[in-house]
Amino acid sequence: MSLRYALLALLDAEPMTGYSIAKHFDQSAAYVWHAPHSQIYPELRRLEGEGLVEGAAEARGDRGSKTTYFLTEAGRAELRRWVAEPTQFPPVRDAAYLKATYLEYGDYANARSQFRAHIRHHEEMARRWDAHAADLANHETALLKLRFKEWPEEMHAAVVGYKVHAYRGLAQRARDEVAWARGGLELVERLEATRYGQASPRP
Amino acid sequence: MSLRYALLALLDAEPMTGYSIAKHFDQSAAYVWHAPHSQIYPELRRLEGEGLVEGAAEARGDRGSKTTYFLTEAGRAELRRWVAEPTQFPPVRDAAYLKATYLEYGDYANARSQFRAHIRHHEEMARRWDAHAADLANHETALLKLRFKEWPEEMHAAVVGYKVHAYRGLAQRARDEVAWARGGLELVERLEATRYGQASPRP
DNA sequence: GACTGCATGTAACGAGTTACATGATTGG
DNA sequence: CCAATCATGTAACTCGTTACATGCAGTC
Repeated sequence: MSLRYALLALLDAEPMTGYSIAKHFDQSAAYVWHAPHSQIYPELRRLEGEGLVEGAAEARGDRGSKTTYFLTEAGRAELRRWVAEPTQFPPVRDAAYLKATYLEYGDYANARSQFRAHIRHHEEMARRWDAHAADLANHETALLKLRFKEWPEEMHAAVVGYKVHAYRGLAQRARDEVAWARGGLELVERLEATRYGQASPRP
Repeated sequence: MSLRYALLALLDAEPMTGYSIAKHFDQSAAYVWHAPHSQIYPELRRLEGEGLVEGAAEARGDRGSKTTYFLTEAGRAELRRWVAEPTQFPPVRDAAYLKATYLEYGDYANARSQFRAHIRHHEEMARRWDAHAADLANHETALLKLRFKEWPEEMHAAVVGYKVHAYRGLAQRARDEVAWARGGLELVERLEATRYGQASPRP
């Protein structure tokens, strides 16, 4: 149910086509939410049906067309309602930790390679989130500049502050994942050092 | 696609009915994966169809029945295959961070209450995971004792070690979330201190 | 003329949520 | 006998993934 709010919040910065929204979501660093275009186009039409956004269609060639969506006053109100609403915390469902719990079903080499993949992935994530947080802090992102125009000056510190805090948090979270996986590598080391034999298969 | 492996791994410790699997998943601390019974029963039947588990049906009254499922050799092989397979990292989709990014749409009181709810939730999570990690480390969980019977003694350190590492990691992750939300409260404090006026609404 | 990027869609499927529904067993 | 717990299911729905599909615009 968060996709719609991600869309509304994006469109409040700048009216956009479904295509460019999809691009923002794809270059994952720039956004806390991911969605493929096959989800975005229908949702935009739904939002339009509810009067939360409005689409301005423009012809493109003979049959083609592109629609730039912008937020309506009702859409802005819906955004405020959502921000004020308590957030639901989804139940935990983490494939990497689930597997980490059962690494005894593989050998030490596999455990190592799982933790190394974890490190690689989250180092890359941390790099991206950090870069984005820095861009925001330096007021270097195009979207942020557009947002500033929509807000009175005394609110600019909050507009950027909340975003920087969120993206730094994501970067930190990724670094914590890296630290955890490094701990996993050390664990494998210890287990292997005290071995009676190589990770024996089940009897 | 991870639900099936959570089921297989549970059943390797102890043959169970769908009902007791659901209970394990519900008392979320004890498990890294959550699923309602409406998902579990059909999946067990699917797994049985694929020969990965086998169900022993037992009569319960005239019409009732209960089925205890246990892992087959093929199921154990599938579990090993999954553990050896590279893990996919899902794209980021975090409702709490999405909202944290847009707290300027609400007032400072709301921002505080959002961060406080975040703290409450993750403190509770940390408490549960820590408790479970401690129980595992002390070999005090019933399931772990059953698992030990299935593994040669030189593997026991690994069986418990991986699990403790995973649950401690989850506890640490929850504490990191708490720290992030506390940082959020400080941010609100700073923003409010430098205010020209209360969080002004949009022009 | 071919390739890349812009732009939009559908359809099938799998995963997860919520609600509804039924009945058995155990213990007070 | 009543409540709690054990036990199993279905149905409708939403959300998300993957693949297929089409066409325009600019440029090398």
